[in-house]
Amino acid sequence: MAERKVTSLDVAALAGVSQSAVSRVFTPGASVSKKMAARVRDAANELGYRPNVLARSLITGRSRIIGLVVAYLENPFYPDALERFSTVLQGEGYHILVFMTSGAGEGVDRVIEELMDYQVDGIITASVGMSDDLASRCSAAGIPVVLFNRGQADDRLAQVTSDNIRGGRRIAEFLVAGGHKRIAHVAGWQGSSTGRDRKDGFLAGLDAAGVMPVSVVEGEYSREVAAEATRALWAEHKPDAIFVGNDHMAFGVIDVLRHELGLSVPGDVSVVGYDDVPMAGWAAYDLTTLRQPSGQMVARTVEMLLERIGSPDVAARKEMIEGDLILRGSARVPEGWT
Amino acid sequence: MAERKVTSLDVAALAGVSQSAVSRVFTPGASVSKKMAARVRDAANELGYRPNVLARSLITGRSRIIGLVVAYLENPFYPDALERFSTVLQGEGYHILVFMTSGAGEGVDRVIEELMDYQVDGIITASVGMSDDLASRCSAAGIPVVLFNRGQADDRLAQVTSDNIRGGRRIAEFLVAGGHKRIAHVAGWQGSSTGRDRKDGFLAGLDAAGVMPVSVVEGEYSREVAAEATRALWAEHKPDAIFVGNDHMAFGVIDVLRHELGLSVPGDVSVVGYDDVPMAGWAAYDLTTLRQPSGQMVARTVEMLLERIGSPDVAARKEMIEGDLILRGSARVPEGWT
DNA sequence: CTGAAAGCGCTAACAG
DNA sequence: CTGTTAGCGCTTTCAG
Repeated sequence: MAERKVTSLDVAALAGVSQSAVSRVFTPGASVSKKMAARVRDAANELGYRPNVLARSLITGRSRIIGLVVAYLENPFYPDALERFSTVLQGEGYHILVFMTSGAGEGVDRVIEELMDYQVDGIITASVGMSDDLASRCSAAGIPVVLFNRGQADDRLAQVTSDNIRGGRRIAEFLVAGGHKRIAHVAGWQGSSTGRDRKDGFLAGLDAAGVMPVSVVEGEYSREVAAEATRALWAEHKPDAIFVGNDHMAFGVIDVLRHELGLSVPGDVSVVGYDDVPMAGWAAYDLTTLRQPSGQMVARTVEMLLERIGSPDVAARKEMIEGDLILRGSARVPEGWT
Repeated sequence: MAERKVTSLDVAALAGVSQSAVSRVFTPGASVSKKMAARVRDAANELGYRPNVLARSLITGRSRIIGLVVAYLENPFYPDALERFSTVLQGEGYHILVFMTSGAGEGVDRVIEELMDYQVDGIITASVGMSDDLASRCSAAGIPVVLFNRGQADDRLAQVTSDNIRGGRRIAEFLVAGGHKRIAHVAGWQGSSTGRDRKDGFLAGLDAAGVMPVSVVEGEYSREVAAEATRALWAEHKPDAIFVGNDHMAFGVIDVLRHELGLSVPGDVSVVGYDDVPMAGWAAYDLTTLRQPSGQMVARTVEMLLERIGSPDVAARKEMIEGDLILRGSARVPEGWT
């Protein structure tokens, strides 16, 4: 067991060629004769040789490692994205190194240092708490960063989101058209662009229809906080419709409404979420929600990242993916709504 | 932007010391004077220097990377574990490189090669599909492997599981004590030890009580398969209790029972799951289930792995963590059950 | 197209 | 305790 590591030198010896010849055979786009390639490959297979990615990266300057910075995986939107990211990137010859951050201030410094330590080729940030700080600093250090599902004012940062403002507005229109009179919003974390944009779009949509929300509260993207907010909301305002800043919170809101307050959803109150995580389609919730097409978002994120890794000085882009409102059973559907 | 990479040599120059002195300052457990350390640290901070982990690993032979092989993250038990693994390992100075595998045969070879390529120090496999094959081969190649939530006959492989046989038996006792007469089982994937053990324990428990199950079907750890199985199960056998091989499937089973078949859970049929994922505590399901203490399981897995990385020839161990039956509202509770 | 030689950035003996 | 000297395994000029 624990056999000594087999190096390109061993292969070279067995094949009776130079070590650099072996290297060439395993370097895409190097010039080697067919005969040489075959001979080396045979020897390599016989010894079970594989190039050492780490040694390679020392000289090429590329590690083929992408750092994924993520704060929490409780919201199923993120594991889903992680799975997609990993699969897509593996297809491109990259792998994901995971960096968990509590999202707190001090953690950011540590994460940045660790990202640098591993010489990651690029970074994807995919969580709420990750402040713009991290992104800007890594970017400044010359490592391409793409913000996934998170925006920011700084134009030098690449980002992929859905059109949260438009999404929020659309939900407002939907709820108003449904004849709801006492509309409330349990907002996502206001420290994040998604939380703010969805709220702003929603309020703008209500405003355009001449409707005032009965209440707007913070859910902070936390199930517990949203649940607590819902209790207070009901006690004070008895809303007949609630737009919740993401599905993850919406499940908590519905649970409180139905099981603590004994209300009917959508009979007594309509609930609309945001994301369309798989669970939203489950019969227990059957949640009407605005879909964020995670497959497309992931694909674009990876494209942008690889593009920037390839040519570091390409301009950063902000990309928005459109998502549809998915009609299910948690909210009354307006007559003739399309 | 994209400032030239700062190396230990730069730091040495600025501090007016040798390059190896710089190295020592950043090597835990090397002998340096306080003065030297301070001087070097200052210079390093000024330049923003951090040691290149990849270069280091080339010589130390340790990458401080742990490969996590995982097939799917749909079952929330796994994102939860991933988050814990990442956090715990970061605390130990390691990071997780993710390897997604479709679980299919051919994928295994590719994953193994990639694991080797990155010189991972150790491997954790945390999913259903991962065959023993992968584990044995990596183990044979001298890379420590620990199977998480998965067992295997081969004694040379380290593994951490809950006591699935005992868990299955306990659920049988619980259901029998509850007075259920028509007991069924929607089993986990029978290609996995957990799926088999839970089933075997369950059947043994029923048998000990002189009870025959009305039906035992495969759910393959898939929500859809379990849902379909439930429809057939009800049509044919009208069970009054179902033990489902994990929570993830149990949610699907409950949804079918309640929303398609119009049945009451637990009024018409009691449902018990396995895992106690966070969602099991949500009011919509309120699932009685056997808890797998993921925190403890993760902690033990990491301990075992690091121990084996430290001393490769320490004997592999199989570890079982005990979990409790968590009583909630999805199954009738026997009189005086403790 | 192939081999020889020079490092990538770092750690680990080895002298002093 | 510190500096000097070899490499870790690989890619990449540079000659041939």
